[in-house]
Order: sequence, then C-alpha cells, then structure tokens
Amino acid sequence: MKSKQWIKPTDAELEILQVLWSHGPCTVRFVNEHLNVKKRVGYTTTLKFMQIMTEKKMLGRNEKNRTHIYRPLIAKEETQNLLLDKFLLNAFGGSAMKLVMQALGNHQPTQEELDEIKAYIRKVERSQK
Amino acid sequence: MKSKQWIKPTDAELEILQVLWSHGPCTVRFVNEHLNVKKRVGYTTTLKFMQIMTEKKMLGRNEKNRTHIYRPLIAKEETQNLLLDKFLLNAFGGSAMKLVMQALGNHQPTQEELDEIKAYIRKVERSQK
DNA sequence: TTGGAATTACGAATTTATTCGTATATATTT
DNA sequence: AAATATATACGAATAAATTCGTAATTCCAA
Repeated sequence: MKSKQWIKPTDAELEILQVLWSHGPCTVRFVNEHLNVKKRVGYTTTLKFMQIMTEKKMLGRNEKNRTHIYRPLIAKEETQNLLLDKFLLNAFGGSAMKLVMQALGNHQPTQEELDEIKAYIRKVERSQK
Repeated sequence: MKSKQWIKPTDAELEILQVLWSHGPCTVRFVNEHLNVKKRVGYTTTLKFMQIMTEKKMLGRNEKNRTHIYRPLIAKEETQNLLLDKFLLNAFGGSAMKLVMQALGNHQPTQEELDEIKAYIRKVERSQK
C-alpha cells in the first residue's frame, strides 16, 4: 500500500472504515445507522463521505443495484500501522516504547493479554540471539 | 486536566509543544528555528500558533520583556495519555492490546526495552494476585 | 397509477486548521 | 540620531474537514 499513493484517512473516514471492517460490505444506510449509535450524523453526511472516500480509492462500491454496496479497499492492519507510525511521531516523538508503556499503564491488561505479550517477547528474544 | 476543558492539540501545536517540553521555556524564535530543522515554517506562522495556543491556555508566557518567553501549561505525559486514548478509539476501536502488539511488532525493540516491559509485566502480575 | 419513501448526485455553507503579509513598536548598531 | 534589525499584534487568505439541503431518480405500496 505504501507503494501506491497513501492518503491518511481523517477521523470521520476512520469511523466509517471501522464499520466496514467489522461488518462486511454494506450500504450507506447501514453505516449511517451504526454511526448514529454513538453520535447524531445526517444520512447525506455519511453518504457524502462515502462518495469522497470512493473517489480517493479508499472504498469501492457495487453499483449493480440502485442501492450501492460499499466495501473497504484498504486493509485494516496496514492502515492501522501507517496511522500508528504517524501518531508515534506526532505525539510520542517516535518512541514506540514510551507509547507501549503508557498504553499498558493506562489500560489494565488482563492476565491473558499479559501472557500474550510475554509470549511475543519470548519469540522476539529467541529470534534475536 | 481532565477536569478542566481539554482541547486536543492539533499536529502543528503538538510540534511546538514537543520543543517546549524537551527544552525549557523559550522564545518564538527558538521554537521556530527548531521547527525549521525538519521543515520550512515562517516566523510569523510559529508566532501565530503560539499566540493561539496561549489563548487556548495550552501555553503561558512571561511578558516582562519585549521578547516573550513561552512555557507549556499542559503536561507532556498527561497530554500524551489523552491523545493516546483518542487515537486508540479512532484507529484501533479501543483495543489497547492490538495497538501494543502492533507497536511492538513494527518497531524492533532492543533487549533493554524488552527487559523494561518484562519488569513492568511482573509488577502488574504481582499487584493482581 | 399515483403518491410517498428511499436513494444518489451535486453544490454549497460552515467550521477548523494552517500560513503568512503588513503595520507598528522597540531595541541595537553605527 | 538615523538606519537597521527584531518583536508583537492583527487581519486575512488559503486549505482541509465536516455537515447538510435540495433536486432528480427509482422503487414500492395503497
């Protein structure tokens, strides 16, 4: 994706992507209703965004029927990684460790999650020596 | 800080805060020169931002002398935490663990850093039982 | 078959963020 | 003291992001 032109999704665009990533391809109405669980947004506002995102090649859509079906064209993990890189630079001066420690500190991890991290660390350590 | 009105710093404001956080209180000129290491920014642009940030109570300034001395009024860690919370929600749907794992995966931690995390995990585990 | 509901397209208003020019005042240099 | 440099204040242009109204079209139900 880095090879193609990478356009950073805005906050509003990200909210829409979240919906499309978790549910499959869906209609504007479906997305709009999901957004409205959290905050009030007009239908045409959501529509407009999804049209813009389609122009930007963030989304694709099936126009076979009158009601278009939209799908994400950019992958969740890859997008999150790129956003993370930017955020890391902007807010944490590029120090991934600072960010990790703060994230851990602020969000009570469960034992399972701690185990997951420990397993990951062991894996890294093995590959390092 | 959460008690007071929290205004999310923009990217440009964050760059200025970074300078003030790492060096102490300083002048507009000093900040501007530091920003210019990375990218070209006009002096009055930086000045304008710092004035706006002062209005927003992000910065304070000593006006005793003609050349004002600015200082951050919001703390680094606290600000980063709040930004992290927002970012977590926006980009990672609130899953701190996903973010931590991706951050670890993308940025080769050194052995010292891994040790730091391990120590932290042990600390959490001790306090949990 | 006609009237209401749903959908898209389009344009534009609004808000927020970024950038800088110009005027004016103050200090410094010669 | 006059010229030059440096600082702030102010306003405004530009750009980017967000929001929605209206018109035109298509579908569906009475």
